[in-house]
Amino acid sequence: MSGTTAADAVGHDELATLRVVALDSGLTGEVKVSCAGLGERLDASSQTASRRLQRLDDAGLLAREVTGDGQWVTVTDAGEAALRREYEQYRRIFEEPTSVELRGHVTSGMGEGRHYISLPGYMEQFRDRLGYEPFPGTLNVELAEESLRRRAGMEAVEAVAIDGWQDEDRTFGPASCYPATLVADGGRYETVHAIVPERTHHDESQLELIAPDRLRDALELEDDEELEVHVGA
Amino acid sequence: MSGTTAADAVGHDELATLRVVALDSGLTGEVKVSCAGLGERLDASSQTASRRLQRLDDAGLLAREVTGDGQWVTVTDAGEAALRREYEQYRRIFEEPTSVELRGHVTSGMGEGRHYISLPGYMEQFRDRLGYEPFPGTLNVELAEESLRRRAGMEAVEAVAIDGWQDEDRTFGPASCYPATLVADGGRYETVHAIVPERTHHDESQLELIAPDRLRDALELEDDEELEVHVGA
DNA sequence: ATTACTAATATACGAGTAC
DNA sequence: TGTACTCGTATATTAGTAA
Repeated sequence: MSGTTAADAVGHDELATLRVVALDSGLTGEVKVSCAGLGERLDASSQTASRRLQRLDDAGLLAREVTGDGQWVTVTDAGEAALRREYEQYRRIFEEPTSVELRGHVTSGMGEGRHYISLPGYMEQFRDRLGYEPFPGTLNVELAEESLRRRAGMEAVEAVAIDGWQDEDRTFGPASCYPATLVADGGRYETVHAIVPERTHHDESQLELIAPDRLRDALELEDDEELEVHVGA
Repeated sequence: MSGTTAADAVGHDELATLRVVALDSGLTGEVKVSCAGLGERLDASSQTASRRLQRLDDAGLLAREVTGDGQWVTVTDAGEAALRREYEQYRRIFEEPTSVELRGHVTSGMGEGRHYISLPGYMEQFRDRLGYEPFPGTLNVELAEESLRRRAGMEAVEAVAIDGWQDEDRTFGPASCYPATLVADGGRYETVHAIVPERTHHDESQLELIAPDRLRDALELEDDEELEVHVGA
């Protein structure tokens, strides 16, 4: 699996507690809870509810303000990311598997995307919407000829939208992140996204991949190595 | 909360185990797993993986065939239902507040729901949770065929829960009330709720509507008149 | 009313082992 | 290899209590 973020520090019981909070407060709002009430919904004692909230707090998945007669809690960005990771798993189970199988080979160009990926305006969205913080660089895949046509099928795959933004100097365009699985000789890597800039005229023959780890290392990839990219799977 | 099905008998750790199995086998297929491999994916020992599979099996959420060199497992219908319950919660957290547009026509059957609606155990809850005291009868809508499939999308709509209760003679089950708008030739009626019994096997092709007024009068409805029901709007 | 501590008890875990 | 026992130990839970 990989991915040792703060979310792994809490167990499934804590995550279920966070989910109940999110159901009540939404992802951005705050809600007043009492340990007794929360415990009842969780089928546990108020002490257990209290402890779970503390652990969620310690792990940074939840922010609390304890008052005399209860506490206001909000789900943090890290908490939202943790929940989204779970959500994406369930989606993979229940959603129609509209997947597009593409073939190609590793090509150079680890450099160009790197700069953009690591910009905070993008990185924040990756963390919140993809559920992980990508390695600051892209793996570029040069698509085989027969895959160029199939590439159009990617539009049927549900993508995660990344919004455009701007700083003082310039604007940065929006993009779409298509969930994908990368298959190489060295093994499979499940949590990959193909990132496609929305507006700019990019090279249709290349696919840029991001992932929690440096894919070249994780799969021991060599230059020009043949790959399969299962977009939407 | 209640809902004491077999699924509640297992903890969140077991459900997470079931999820991993579903990710590999799909909802219908079977997959060969080893406790050692499963334990690694779950960040636990093989003994723990073994115990979790046993408990899932005991709870009827998973079917196993243990062979000499591993075991084939499949997610049962009850297991799928348990996972779907989780999934629906995540959808409510992450999905946009959806509305489902259903079409159908007025049908008779004003009678059956009438008795239940007017029972004080329900009527009190309607007053408190829906904000009005419904006319003591339901408008039954026979759904058009294309709307039958869309009906499943209603589960993503946030409903008002009506608790079950009992008197000396019998028990009355819980139900869900989905906020809806009714559109007919005679006009629109905004404050409608589609009431769906929770447990009992009810007719999926019919939708029972309650509202502060008698809908037949308020919208001057005729038998078999075509209607639109916007659930969640 | 709350939250959260302490301490007794129940449960879960994993090493070792049998088959 | 595999599953699934037993059993000593670690962790989680909850009643009681303090603030």
